Amino acid sequence: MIINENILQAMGAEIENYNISENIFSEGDTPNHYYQIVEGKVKLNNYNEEGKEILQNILEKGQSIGESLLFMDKSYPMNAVTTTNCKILKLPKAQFFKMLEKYPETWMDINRFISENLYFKQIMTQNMCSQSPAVKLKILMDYLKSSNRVKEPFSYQIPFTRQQMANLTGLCVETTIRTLKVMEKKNILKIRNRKILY
DNA sequence: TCATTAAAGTTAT
DNA sequence: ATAACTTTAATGA
Repeated sequence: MIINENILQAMGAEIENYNISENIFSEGDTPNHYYQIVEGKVKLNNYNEEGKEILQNILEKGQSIGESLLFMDKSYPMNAVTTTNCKILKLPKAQFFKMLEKYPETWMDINRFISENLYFKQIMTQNMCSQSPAVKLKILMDYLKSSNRVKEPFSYQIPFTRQQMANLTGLCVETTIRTLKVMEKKNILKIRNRKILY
């Protein structure tokens, strides 16, 4: 987890329950809280002019949501939507900054997580500029696997649906499916009852 | 080559 | 049962 939950609660954070598909915040909202997921998953997204979903990231238990905006005077550039039922710790912005002063280790925690996200963004930006679907999917999978301790080939199960992988890489689902099958033939990955092993 | 559209099969709720 | 996801195929840029 990013920040110790006891510290958050000591600073006045409250647990809020969300149902699946609820908006935690929307594009254009003003950031007023620090959010940390206790239970469940949350996606960050946008919609392009055709209404196609652009997935920015998928966050899970222990991770924070939109924390970098608290350090800026800007509104949220994306939506945060639950993809499961969630319990989320919510700490008012002013309390968040008091916490950073009072508990220096939380500064490092936040820095680590923001850096991690920046790294992911850099990988994905490089990805956008790559033309080949196979390369795009490989770069995404390499990143996902790199944050996992298991390193053996075909031992890591991609935790995303094909739809989600498509929306993260800007490909359409059909291309994603076709490309994954070609990659399986080339022995880059394995598919076991629809699960992708990399 | 890949996106789009359509249609149908499969899985999860 | 219904919605979400997966797959295949045809067509067009």
